Amino acid sequence: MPRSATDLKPRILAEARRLLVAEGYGALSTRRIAREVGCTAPSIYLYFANKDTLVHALVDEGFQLLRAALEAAQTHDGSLESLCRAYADFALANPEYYEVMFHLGTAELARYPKERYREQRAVLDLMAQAALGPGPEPEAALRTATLIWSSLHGAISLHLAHRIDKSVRGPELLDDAVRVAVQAARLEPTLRTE
Amino acid sequence: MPRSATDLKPRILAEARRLLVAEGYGALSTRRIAREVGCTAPSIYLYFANKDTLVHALVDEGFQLLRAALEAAQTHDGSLESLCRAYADFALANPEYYEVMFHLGTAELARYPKERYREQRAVLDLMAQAALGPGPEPEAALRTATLIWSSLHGAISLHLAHRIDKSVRGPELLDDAVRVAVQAARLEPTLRTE
DNA sequence: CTTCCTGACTGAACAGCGATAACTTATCAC
DNA sequence: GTGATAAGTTATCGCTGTTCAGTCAGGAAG
Repeated sequence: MPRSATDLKPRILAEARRLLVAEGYGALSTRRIAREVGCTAPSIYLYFANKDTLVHALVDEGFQLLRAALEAAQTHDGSLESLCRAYADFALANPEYYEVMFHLGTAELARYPKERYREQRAVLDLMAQAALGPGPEPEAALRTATLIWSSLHGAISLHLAHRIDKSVRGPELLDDAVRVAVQAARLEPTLRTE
Repeated sequence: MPRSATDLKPRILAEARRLLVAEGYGALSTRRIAREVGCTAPSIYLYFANKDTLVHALVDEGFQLLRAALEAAQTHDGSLESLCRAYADFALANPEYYEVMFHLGTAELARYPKERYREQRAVLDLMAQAALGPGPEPEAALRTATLIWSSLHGAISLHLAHRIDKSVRGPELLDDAVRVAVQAARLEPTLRTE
């Protein structure tokens, strides 16, 4: 094999993505990726410091996808409700990405560097803008956006983990959660002063 | 050692609980438990079919604790708000239990038998009763309770995973989430018909 | 008192995991 | 040609959950 003609790094990343989407986070092992790509496990460490940084690359991809989905919803119909729907749709359409972004054990999640939460922040900014319009006090906007986000995340989280009673229809719960999130944004000023 | 004087099963469970609370889910390995208890790893399999069933015993303990906390709040002050607060307080006071109950990867969570979600249901019933009073249509009650629960869970979840921007004070977010949950219960009938 | 059985427990092992160190090999610059 | 460099390998470490064959103590039966 010539020096770098194999272009291993993108192939490793692509295979990791494929495995994550096709078989879930549990199937993501360095040895499995290597076998599938056609190299050996240590070769992965030539391009990624450890497994975490490889997973974090996938997390970043997830945030990019989420952001693109929200931006599309924003330009198409800037309402907060459609933004919330886009968020929920992303999670349901890409549950493996959503898992790796939010559903790993707290210890594993904590290893994702805080510095990189700007992607996440950008997502929140879109929420805040849709909820409150452009240019309110940024702190209040962030607080409102976080509240909306947490409301959505709760319903999505329980739904993806199959923790919703089957007599409660999942999609309807998500619809309700979106409505609650929208209401939360309207109520938020009164919540504070009450 | 005499036959069963060691009473290994409760000691294994106690050590698993201790390890979970003291060092988190990541420290829960069969070998570690065995070493700490003073037996060998295979001995664990004499009393638990596999690691899952051992973890599930801890999950059950968590649900029991949560239920006790909610029942205490119910008898003390039956308001929905105080119930929500009790839920949030439980999660913050027992983050390791909460993690094992809700924050493992979806694959691991899915292994918890659905049949056992009755503990979870009992918790929801308490929520529903506080929100709507005794004896409404059970389906609507469950739906409302689930909505409240998901709203709380979202905020708690993000808070425990350190995914809340530090400019948003965690306790305040939880306060807001409780208020949103309470509002959600009031709005729920209008949400449906709107 | 001896034999046998049963049940608790262990030691060794298997396959897989993330990760590292030392080695080989292929390519390039000089 | 020769040496440097970077890519990739083999071998290994310590860890994981789990299994299996074997050991050993205690009670029952003869």
